Amino acid sequence: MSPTFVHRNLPRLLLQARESVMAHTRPSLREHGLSDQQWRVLRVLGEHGTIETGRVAREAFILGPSLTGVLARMERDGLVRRARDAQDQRRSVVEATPRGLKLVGKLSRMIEEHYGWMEQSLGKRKLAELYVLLDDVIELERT
Amino acid sequence: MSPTFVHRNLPRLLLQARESVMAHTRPSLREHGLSDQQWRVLRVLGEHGTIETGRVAREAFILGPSLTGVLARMERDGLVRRARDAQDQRRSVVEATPRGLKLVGKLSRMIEEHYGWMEQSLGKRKLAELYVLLDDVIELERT
DNA sequence: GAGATTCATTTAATATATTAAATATAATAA
DNA sequence: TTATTATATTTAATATATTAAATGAATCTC
Repeated sequence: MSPTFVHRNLPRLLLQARESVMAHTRPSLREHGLSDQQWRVLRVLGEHGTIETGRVAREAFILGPSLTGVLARMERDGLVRRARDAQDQRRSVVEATPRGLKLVGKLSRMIEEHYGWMEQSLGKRKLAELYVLLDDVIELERT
Repeated sequence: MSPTFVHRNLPRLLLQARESVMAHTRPSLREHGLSDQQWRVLRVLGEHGTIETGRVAREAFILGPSLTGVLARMERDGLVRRARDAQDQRRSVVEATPRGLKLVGKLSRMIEEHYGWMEQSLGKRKLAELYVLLDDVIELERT
């Protein structure tokens, strides 16, 4: 007979774990005037160069209406440039400005160091296991 | 020689996993007119009865200034009642109304079923492992 | 090729998050 | 006791989340 399984409020645990991880990197983002969302967007732009905003939304996990405002403020702050897609006028594309790219580089190195620290303090094995389990949970949605 | 370790954007994975889990329960919350935050608050009140708002903030993982608004709207909607703490006039206490408590009961049962479903589709072992790993990650913050 | 339909993004309205500053009360020190 | 300091909550200002509706452009159908 299996023992009673204790549920732990999984959404809250996931939220707490996320906060715990970001607690180490967030101060650096703020020092450079970036919100969490702005950093996610910038990181996507650093990986892809010029890219459709729809794709940015999916990869940065930001809903369309939120992204509209985020990009507007980033453009205001000289981090990105927007333009209509020439082929499909419904779409719009974004790219990071030189200043934005410089920030991506600097902060990416900082984040890498943070992963190194996590590997050490948590252990590579546990980190790898966590990745797998999270993938499994994410897969559940498609069930 | 260990192979190069591939980092996976842990904060994003945790966010995605959370969304994946909540995707199943959120519709029910919305049907009853509850936001995610309101549900977290209600759940805490269901567990503790009358309780200080500061403690609600900690347990529901909501910052003070946000909680002020959340509780105001919940009071407006007849889900909770607020009052000043008699001993310490700085503090304030909250409790769920009968209507709020009824909602907690109904939705708690729904959530329990959801955990049952997760145990089945993901497996009890994996779920238990995930809890442990998340606890470890959360512990990192205190390092 | 005009009209219906689909698709990408934005606007609008309300709720929540975030950070700093203000307020009010309690506890403490001089 | 009075001034100081600490604590709990709220207000304020700005950013983001959420849902529905609107806009504008492409595609499809007849």
